[in-house]
Amino acid sequence: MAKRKEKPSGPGEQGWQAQKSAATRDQILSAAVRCIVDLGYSQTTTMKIAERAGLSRGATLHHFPSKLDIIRAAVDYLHERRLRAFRNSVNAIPEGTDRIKAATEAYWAHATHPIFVAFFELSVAARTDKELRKILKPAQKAFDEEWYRTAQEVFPEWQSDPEAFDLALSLVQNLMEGIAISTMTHSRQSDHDKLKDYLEGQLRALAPAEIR
Amino acid sequence: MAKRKEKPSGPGEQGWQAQKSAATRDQILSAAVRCIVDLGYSQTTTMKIAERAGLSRGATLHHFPSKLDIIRAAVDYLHERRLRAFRNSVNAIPEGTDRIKAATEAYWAHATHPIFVAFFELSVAARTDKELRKILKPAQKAFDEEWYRTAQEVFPEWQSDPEAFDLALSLVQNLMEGIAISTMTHSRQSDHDKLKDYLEGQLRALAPAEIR
DNA sequence: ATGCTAACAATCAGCTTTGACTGTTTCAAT
DNA sequence: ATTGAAACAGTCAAAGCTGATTGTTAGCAT
Repeated sequence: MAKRKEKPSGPGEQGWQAQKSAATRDQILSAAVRCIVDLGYSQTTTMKIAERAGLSRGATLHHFPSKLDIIRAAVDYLHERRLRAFRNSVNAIPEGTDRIKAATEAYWAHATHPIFVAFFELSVAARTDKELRKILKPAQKAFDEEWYRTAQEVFPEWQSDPEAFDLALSLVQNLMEGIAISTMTHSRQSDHDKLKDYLEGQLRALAPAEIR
Repeated sequence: MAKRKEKPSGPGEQGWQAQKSAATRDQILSAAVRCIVDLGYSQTTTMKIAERAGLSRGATLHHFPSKLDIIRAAVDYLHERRLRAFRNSVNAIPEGTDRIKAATEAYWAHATHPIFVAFFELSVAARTDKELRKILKPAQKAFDEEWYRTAQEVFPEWQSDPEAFDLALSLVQNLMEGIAISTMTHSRQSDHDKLKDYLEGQLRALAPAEIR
């Protein structure tokens, strides 16, 4: 993957020095996320990131002068992908389908995705880390708003009963994330399918009749 | 619980060297828990524990030869108190009261208690720390079993419908903990009371008629 | 071609944490 | 009263991490 001699200086493109730089940045951020997911935030060091990115530590420090700069960029990186993945899974819902089922499955897919694990790990670390919290907060807020907006788009009829809608949203969010977290940390992998089915039923009860 | 010298020289009492030792151990463990709660697991160092316990670091290392030994003991310490607090809050339910309301409130109190925060912090750290996981697992399992057993005692009639009972328990556990965690990490302190009220209603629907 | 700058490599100094080691005091058994 | 052991205090070397600095190579504009 790491080519040395390349001379594409093609017409419409950008100098490949810049291209390479961007690619390296991505490698670094991807490595950082992998570190966070499988080592935890506190064990994520610039050395381990560099190692996983296949670079020297000096190189990563060149692109991101400090560790927090890597984290800052990694949060953006994660945020972007999380939003995109969420959007995609929602857009993938066909017209005539059971939207409630599709939506709950979409959120479950989201909550069990490595991206969520990374965000979760960061959130927990941020509880006792002021700097990190400052970095993380905007992304969290933006995602919450986006997910609320998306849900409104998917269920326009539901806006007739905003109380029930809000309740349904926080129910989904808190229960799903609760299950996902307990699966991650506790290995308490009991009857989650039953719970999810139950949740789906409850949402149907909260939704207006038109939705089913 | 963990006595060093079993030499009851005096009739009813124990040499106060041993007593002092036990007191110091408790100071250390209490300090460790405070560290975990407000610094996070990774920032909890033997130095900071010693400082908060009002001891020299050498002293704490005398009682617990390594950091993991402190953690090991702290987990027992926490587990004991968590069980006791839970038992107490359940035993405090008077005869004629609304048991469902009381039980949900008991679990909510538990999930917002610093002891739960400490356990949570440890659980998250254990996700990426094999040693810690090995230490934590038994306590987690024991608490789960105890909480299940306690719920059975509080709702004996509910055993007629074990499916609904199990569903109700995991619903309470996952939703409550999900809310508690999101409150801790996300500062997303939205309409949790509404959610809790809703949960209570759903539990009533799951419970057999005799319970209400 | 020739400087200039970006992309990397590599080393260094400073800090923190950990566990080991070495004292000093105080209790308790004889 | 003496002696052994336990409860502490204090210091130290080793290891890991971070950020800074210096050195080297390779694109790119003039």
